[in-house]
Amino acid sequence: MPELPEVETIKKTLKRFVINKTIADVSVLWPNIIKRPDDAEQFKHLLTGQTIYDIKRKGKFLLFQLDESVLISHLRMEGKYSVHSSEEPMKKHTHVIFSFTDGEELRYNDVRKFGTMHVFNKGDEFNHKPLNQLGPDPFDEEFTLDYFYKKLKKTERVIKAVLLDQNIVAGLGNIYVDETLFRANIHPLKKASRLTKREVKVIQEQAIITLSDAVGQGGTTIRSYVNGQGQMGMFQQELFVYGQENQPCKNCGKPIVKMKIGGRGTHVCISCQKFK
DNA sequence: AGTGAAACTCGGGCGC
DNA sequence: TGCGCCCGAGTTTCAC
Repeated sequence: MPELPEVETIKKTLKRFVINKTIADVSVLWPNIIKRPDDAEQFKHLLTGQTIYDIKRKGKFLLFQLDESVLISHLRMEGKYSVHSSEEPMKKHTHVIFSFTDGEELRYNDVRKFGTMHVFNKGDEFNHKPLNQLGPDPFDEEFTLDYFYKKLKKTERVIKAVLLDQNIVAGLGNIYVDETLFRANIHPLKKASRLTKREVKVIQEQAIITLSDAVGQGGTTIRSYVNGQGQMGMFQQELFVYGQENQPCKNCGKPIVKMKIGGRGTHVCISCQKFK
């Protein structure tokens, strides 16, 4: 389940392999992945001949910077990229193949087929979905305490739901929201508008620290998730609550409880994380 | 307009 | 072994 740290790790890994490669051909084996342009054939024609000169990240999105276009890719739960020689046999669940002029291939593999790809003319990508409504990255300068506090003040939602909202802050998913709230000693069901400025500051700081730590560890490996080189992240060793149901809290020893909040599995130490 | 719930994209994994 | 149901990220749609 790639969230910001995993996507950042994939970006770094991929950059080593695909920068300055020119797309000679594109095969779309599962057209529903392609959301823009409408038609997979157009997608192929649009990208063929262009060179990838950079890869950026915004929230959980990868942005492949091409000569004339930007390819925006979201991995959702299980999307993966890998680079192969064209000789190598295709793995199961490979849905999109970018063949380069040098005989290498960038392959997109996705068991659940939930991932998405959009192509825009360069510069136009922030005027349309899926990027136009996206909030700042936690690492962005715009993610100030004032901005965050104002956003939290004017919503009636619980803090867990707000942190998952990519329009407020982009990049946190289920794992890092649970970890951030544990580290901040805040209960996920607490109403966002009832948090003090001091509590909001702690959440903001812990979100940034948690994500930076995870980036440093190459992300979290849950089930079969691996980065673009087939390597696993190591951050799962530092998880306090996510996936720790019934395990003793590393702070107080009481068992971690799993509950459902906003339809999402939520891990919490009900002793350490307070409503009040 | 804001919110929460449900639908939607799917196949693996589970229970029976 | 096999069938059917549940799960899940995040966006979209719908109802209130």
